[in-house]
Amino acid sequence: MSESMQGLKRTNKCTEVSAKNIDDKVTVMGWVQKRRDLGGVIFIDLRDRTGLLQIVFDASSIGDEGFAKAEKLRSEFVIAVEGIIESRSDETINPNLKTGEIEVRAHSLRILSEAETPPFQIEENSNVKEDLRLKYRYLDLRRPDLQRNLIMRHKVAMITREFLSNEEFLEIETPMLTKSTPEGARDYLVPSRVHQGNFYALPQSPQIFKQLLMLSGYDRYFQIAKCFRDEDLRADRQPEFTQIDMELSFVDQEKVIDVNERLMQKLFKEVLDIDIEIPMQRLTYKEAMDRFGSDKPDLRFGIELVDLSDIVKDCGFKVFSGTVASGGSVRGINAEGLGNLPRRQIDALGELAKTYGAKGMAWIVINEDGTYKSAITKFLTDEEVENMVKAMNGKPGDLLLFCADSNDVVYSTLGNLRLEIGRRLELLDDSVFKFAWVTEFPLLEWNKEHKRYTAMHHPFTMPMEEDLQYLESDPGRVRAIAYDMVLNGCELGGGSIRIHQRDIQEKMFAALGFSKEDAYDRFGFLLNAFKYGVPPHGGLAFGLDRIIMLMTQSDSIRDVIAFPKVKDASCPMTEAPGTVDDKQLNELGLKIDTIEI
RNA sequence: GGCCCAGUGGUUCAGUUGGUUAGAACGCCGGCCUGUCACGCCGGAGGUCGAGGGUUCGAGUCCCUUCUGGGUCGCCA
Repeated sequence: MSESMQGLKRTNKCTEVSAKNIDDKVTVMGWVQKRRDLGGVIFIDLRDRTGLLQIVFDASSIGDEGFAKAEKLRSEFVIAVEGIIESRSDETINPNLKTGEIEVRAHSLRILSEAETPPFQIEENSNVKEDLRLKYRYLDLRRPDLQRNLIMRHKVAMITREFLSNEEFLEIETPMLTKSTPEGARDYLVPSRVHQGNFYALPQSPQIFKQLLMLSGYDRYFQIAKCFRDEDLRADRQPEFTQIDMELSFVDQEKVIDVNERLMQKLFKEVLDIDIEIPMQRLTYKEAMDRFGSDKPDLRFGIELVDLSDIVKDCGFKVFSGTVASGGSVRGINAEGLGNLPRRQIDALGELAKTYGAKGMAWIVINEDGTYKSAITKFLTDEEVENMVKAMNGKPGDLLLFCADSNDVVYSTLGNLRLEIGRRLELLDDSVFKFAWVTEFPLLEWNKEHKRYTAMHHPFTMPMEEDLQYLESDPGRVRAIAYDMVLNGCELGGGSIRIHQRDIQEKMFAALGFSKEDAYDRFGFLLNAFKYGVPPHGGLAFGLDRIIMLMTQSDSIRDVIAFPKVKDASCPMTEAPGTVDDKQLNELGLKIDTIEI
């Protein structure tokens, strides 16, 4: 039995009434959160997106027929109630409820929609398994924590628009159906019906279009843009995600950093009432790697890496000296106070190290009496051990961990061990926000698979002027005018100053191993456009989902996206992706041929 | 693609060394109850222990395969 709401007008949302409204006649509508049927009187907690409001049903005010209807109410029924706001007597005030001092005495009730018992209870801090939550996402989204997350997301988007608009940015949309650019992540492809055998690609980012907008003279552009990457998912990675994307003309790195520091400061102040100090801390890429083993360092705690290569380069322990001799390094971190960690736990850290490519993990426990427990000290002189301990500021009760390998393995191993130690020591407080910029990224990185250099950021990133001389002779040495904003070990966003000179762009393509024909084939429209007057320009893009994830202290990006995908990029609710019928395939000129991979 | 973790009424979990009829809480259904707000009291329904195979006199428990979900490495300009 569902009734119409004809003749009724919602006068108030559930928590938009207070003691000021006592004796007001109101009409409220929402979902039944909870029913407490005491026999002669029935209490209902009515829920809408603002919160809860208690409704009282009593035959003396609603009549026998209305009361009988109220007895039928169950969880998640959608109802409309006309009634009078009354104050509660002192002993019946509920201090846990925003509206706990008042209630609505119902004079009429309409059941607008009945509901089956939901597969899980709609409540805050639910620990229902995520696959079930995602199958019934529309019910999951009724939970107050998810509603808060999405409301915060809305606020962030609105403040961003307001701020950037005040800074004279223009919001301009760029195409979703665009051209595949094989550099970088895999594209999502969309077949063309009109041009059989041809495909659009969904954008990985609006990169090229925003650069063209600069060339067209729009000066400052932004967009809250959907982006798509057909790569495997993670807790902070979805195949479709949202960027706050921007580009500015006639600016240098300092200007881009300044605008974005102020944007972030405003967002955290207005949304969370947290003061962010600016200018933010800055680290060069090299410093970040040397100190934290990561280009997105978590600065909420210390435990920095220490380079021990000089101390051990001539030692008798071949694993150490040999690594240094072959161009690698030996570094360590001090897990302060973890000297009492059981051997099994230390071995587990060693296993963790192996997942990052390390061949092993050496360690020294400094006992409370100052002696050492270790499997490697017997290969080292007392002086070498003392020097290592001293360099790492080792104290009784500490656990020193070492990794010897090529620099990239050492960085990623110790960087991740450092995070694990931070977790174990409970140093990762999600209510603390430590921002930093990481600058001077390498322009290029060696791709083992393709046996050539690839752009670390993208092929339009400007090299640092003092490194331009190495672009041909020693490309790996060239640093880029590129910058990432990092928050608590998470890359919030990144950008760069772009190349606007043709000669430098051509050298860049040469360093990437593209012939002129290759370059024109892939980016011809951009290169052609650049013949017609390009302003110096640069920009940045934030991952909006990640910003919200950190602001809401969520563990997963899925908790800040209304309808996210699961690990295999499918949607448990819609069951996308799905097959299509032959007629659709025929129109597109496509035939399915399943290939064993 | 590799590795790790989880899967037991609707939900969250317990289930000992392999041993009788698989338990609890919440939820659900029915009854009673006029001030509850974790309402209370009484009664009840609800399980192919993710699926398949194996070992065994006997499997929720051990083994193999597989499915689902999560984390992670590779990957993500």
